[in-house]
Amino acid sequence: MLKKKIVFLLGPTGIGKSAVAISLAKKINAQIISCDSMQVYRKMDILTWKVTSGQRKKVKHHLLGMIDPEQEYNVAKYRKAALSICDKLFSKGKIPLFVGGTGLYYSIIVDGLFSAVPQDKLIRAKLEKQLKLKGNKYLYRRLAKVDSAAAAKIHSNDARRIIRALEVYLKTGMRISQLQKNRAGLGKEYEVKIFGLNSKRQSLYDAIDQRVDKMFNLGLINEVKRLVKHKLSRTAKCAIGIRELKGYFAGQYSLAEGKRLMQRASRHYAKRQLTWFRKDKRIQWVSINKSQSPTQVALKLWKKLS
RNA sequence: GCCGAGAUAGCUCAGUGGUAGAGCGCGGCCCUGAAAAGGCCGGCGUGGGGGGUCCGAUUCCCUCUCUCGGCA
Repeated sequence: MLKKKIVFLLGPTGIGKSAVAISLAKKINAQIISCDSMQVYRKMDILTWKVTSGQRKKVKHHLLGMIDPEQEYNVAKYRKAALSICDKLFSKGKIPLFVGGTGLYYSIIVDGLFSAVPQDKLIRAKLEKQLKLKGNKYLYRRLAKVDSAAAAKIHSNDARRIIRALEVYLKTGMRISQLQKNRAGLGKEYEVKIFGLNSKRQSLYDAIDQRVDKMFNLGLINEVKRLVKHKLSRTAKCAIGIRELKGYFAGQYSLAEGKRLMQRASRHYAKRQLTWFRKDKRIQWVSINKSQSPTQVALKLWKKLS
């Protein structure tokens, strides 16, 4: 029996995944599933540098712009949606091609998510309050008492992870460090191919800076102005550019400074993405440079697939 | 040409008679329901060149070079 094939195309922001993906998808009869925590949002097209409608006509894209920016989104929602699309594609004989740079979303698809313990608003609110009142060391000590293994893994300043670990314990009585061992990934019935795109650090950074410039030329300011009129969810407002432009709108600094901050944040983000992907030895890296067209890169990947 | 100020980490600068720090940048790392988020770690740098004083100078003195401001 032929294994079902799933392909991933990963890499830092600005490396040029999208165009390569479209070209590759056409060659292998695939549809694209976005693997990006911010492109799921509507009204953030320039800001998150989504593929254009023209590009979407060439190859069908999934999980792009289907959530209102007032809504929260998270890994669990993503996983559910993505896997269901995968099934649909398989039934139509199409290959799912995951494309994106959100490392956590990628790993949650490939390696699975531990048994469902959704967030609990009440418990969270209590913990957040304690955090404010007594500080992160206090919460950390609390965690260490109930789940020393988790505490050993989490830094005492990493309030977010401390709260999550405590939340899981308070809600279920079980330790997150135990639960995390139990995850089911894609398993053996699939043939999984994972590609990563990368280039010289400096050319990546140059590309990122230029892309931010282009965003401004395309009307980023107006898009974000319209966007911030909504009450953005705490996840949506994390998109790079919102915080930076809000400071400009508020008159705290110049437009040039806002742009500079955005470029810097994007570079830092790319660096963190690379750290995440680098440790994953399943990724087959393909290094690219400006002289190669997306089609040429896609051809390279295609050869590695067969 | 004269007067004044300065020359210290990639950048902006602080400080000290006992061989140097900060912020930012940059690099490395962590990551399971906020992940474009959040967290952690990393600074030997001919202290502009040369000379002098001193047990010892980046720190004081002299001189040269350069930069900036003012006057001509």
